[in-house]
Amino acid sequence: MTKLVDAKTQASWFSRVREAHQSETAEDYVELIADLIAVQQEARLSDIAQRLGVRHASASKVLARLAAEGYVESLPYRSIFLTEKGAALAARCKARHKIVLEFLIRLGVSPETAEYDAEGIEHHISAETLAIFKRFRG
Amino acid sequence: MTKLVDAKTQASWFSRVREAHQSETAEDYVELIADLIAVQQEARLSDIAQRLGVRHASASKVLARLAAEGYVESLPYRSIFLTEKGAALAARCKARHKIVLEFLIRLGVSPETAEYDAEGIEHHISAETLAIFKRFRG
DNA sequence: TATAATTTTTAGCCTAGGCTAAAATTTTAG
DNA sequence: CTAAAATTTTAGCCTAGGCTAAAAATTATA
Ligand SMILES: [Mn+2]
Ligand SMILES: [Mn+2]
Ligand SMILES: [Mn+2]
Ligand SMILES: [Mn+2]
Repeated sequence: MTKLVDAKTQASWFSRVREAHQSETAEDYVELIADLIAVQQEARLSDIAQRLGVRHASASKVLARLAAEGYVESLPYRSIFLTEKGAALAARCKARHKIVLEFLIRLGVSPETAEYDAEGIEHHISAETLAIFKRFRG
Repeated sequence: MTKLVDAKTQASWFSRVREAHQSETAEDYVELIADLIAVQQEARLSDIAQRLGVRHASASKVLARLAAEGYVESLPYRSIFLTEKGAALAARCKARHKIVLEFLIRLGVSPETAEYDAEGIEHHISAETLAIFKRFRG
């Protein structure tokens, strides 16, 4: 290492990562809720929590925030629904997740490992990189 | 979507992402400190904070944690040094960061975008995927 | 239908990492 | 050498998202 990049430029990289982390929970929740509704006809808190690997009290608190922010709706003690806003986000995230996962597999990563990596990577992929991932063939 | 993966399996993906996020701050700090020492002979709190895009008070608090965890050392009001443990982590992270960045550029991502994406992606790349990134040619 | 089991909510606690404001210390200039 | 400027530390506040424990509501069973 002989020279450092401009400080503001470098700061903008880290800032973008922090922004991505702020959206990440909402993204993972709505994507999961959409899948649960698609397959099981409903998204119950207990299933959401179990699949996220957190306690139901934690999931309940996050869902309260997502409801306040207009991503989900529910009646007390009933299952969770996506708003239009939530469904749109879920669709985008699901498409992005699939592109990242399939890219890794085409690259030669084992499907098991690809699942682990994709779950984190998906939130840090720019539109430019995503387009390249999408096009990529072996 | 017609079927969901096993719940425990899916939960393990999310758990791994949460684990990665717990190490992320330490990784970015030690890598940056190593670079500052390499280029400017010392890592000052004000430079660290500026390059991370956070206030110096925030960086100071994080550095106190990293010192408690044995990654860095410093005397009050003096510059920051890496312990052996911190330097080893920095070296690993720097190598990984470079592999991810250069992979993205070889893939065809513009260097500017690649910098943004690499800063987040690097923390979510398994050893298996990293090895594949390293080997990849155009 | 009453009771037991399950599910969801709520309360309260914790840590990480943002922030501002102000105090303490070091460094620079006059 | 002293006063001003810059840097670092500290205090106190905030939000997100983990946790446990317990209360409340729903659902299943006897
Ligand atoms: Mn994810
Ligand atoms: Mn990073
Ligand atoms: Mn890095
Ligand atoms: Mn991340």
